[in-house]
Amino acid sequence: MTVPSGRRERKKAATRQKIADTALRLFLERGYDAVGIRDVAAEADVAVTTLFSHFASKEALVFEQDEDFEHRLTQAVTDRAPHEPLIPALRHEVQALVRHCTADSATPIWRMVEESPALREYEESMRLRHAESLAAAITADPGLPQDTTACRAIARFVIDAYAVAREAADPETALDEIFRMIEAAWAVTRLSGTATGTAGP
Amino acid sequence: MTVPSGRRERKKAATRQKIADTALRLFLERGYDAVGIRDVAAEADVAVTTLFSHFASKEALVFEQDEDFEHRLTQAVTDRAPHEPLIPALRHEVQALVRHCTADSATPIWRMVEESPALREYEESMRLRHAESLAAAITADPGLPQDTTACRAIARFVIDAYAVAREAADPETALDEIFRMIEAAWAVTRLSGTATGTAGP
DNA sequence: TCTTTAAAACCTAACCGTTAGTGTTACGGT
DNA sequence: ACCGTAACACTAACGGTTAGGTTTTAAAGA
Repeated sequence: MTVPSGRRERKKAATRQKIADTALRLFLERGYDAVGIRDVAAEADVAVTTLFSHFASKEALVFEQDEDFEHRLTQAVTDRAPHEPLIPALRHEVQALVRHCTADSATPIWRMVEESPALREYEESMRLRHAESLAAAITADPGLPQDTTACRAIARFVIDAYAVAREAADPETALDEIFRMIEAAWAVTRLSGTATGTAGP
Repeated sequence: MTVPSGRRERKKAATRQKIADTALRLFLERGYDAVGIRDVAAEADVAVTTLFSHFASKEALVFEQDEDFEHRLTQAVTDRAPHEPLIPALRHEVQALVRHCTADSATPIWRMVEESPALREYEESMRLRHAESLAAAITADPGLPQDTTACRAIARFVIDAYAVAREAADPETALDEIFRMIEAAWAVTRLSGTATGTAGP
């Protein structure tokens, strides 16, 4: 049982952070492919098995904040005020994420990602997970009459918006445009399923 | 010059096909993870290096027709009659692909894919490639006034349609619904240059 | 026909991410 | 003070993938 409150947790977190920091530093210094897992472990002064008990794969070392993204997205759905419309809430959150990723401090990392097929692939599978979590959150919202298919589609569209905008020359404008498209796509799902007038806006 | 007319091409294709057939058979018999590359090579009676000169990875053995899909999608854009609208042409092609993948003969393969994280990840990165090819084809169409961002977004939406519909309980109906959403999303991109207000209901 | 060229296939041996198996340490609860 | 267990360590291996260099074989020119 026991809330493991204390030193153990702190030490574990410190170890994890040290591994992540060391890895990122080495990757940026020498290139992702030129640095082996054994190098990272040695430099962070931990065993290889310890490294893998904190991170599921070499690529996961780069996308350390993965789960934050996921939580923020689903919370944008679940934590919004009653009757607050879905799409603008998502737009707001995605905009924050895009801003975070296009900040100057992040550009070396994204350049590294673009240059490594393994990292690009990993990022894509990450986004699939995010889309699925988001779809689950949207589907679970009792205030939305849409069916599962529409929710799953919209969830993917939102993740696409993030991906496309992040790579666009002008991310803010691109995001605006794509969310206009998403808004239109979402609107038509209201009309099709039920002839029942769920009263207008 | 070289029109390497004949035998060499045929033999190469035969070798490739033999490897692919053997691999698929072994995977279905014993399970994807339980079969090693060395097993496939031995059973197909080729060297491991030969196998990798035909297929870039173990996962590629399963998605042998990858490139056909890609060509058919881009051709659906480039080969359509003048003034034929884009979205219905894409809908038609995606519907054919979905039918192909949900055929009874294909179900064991997709079950295998669903059970293997490596295969799911590979499929996702495949779809990213398809979306990028499709985006390039759409952007290059001189008859379409839309900007690059809208084209890239729509390309991803179309690939999403395929992915979501394939997994839906009723793929045909799901595809109809998602393409209604895509049609709406595409329609609003035409308006943005001139007017900012959204049309009434 | 004979020779030349180069693609295709071969073999060996390794590289590197990842995991299993098996201790060892030290924190936290009792 | 003592026990259970979470965190970490070490070795050795497994499996996909690649580098190196050699042999076969189809295709084209002499």
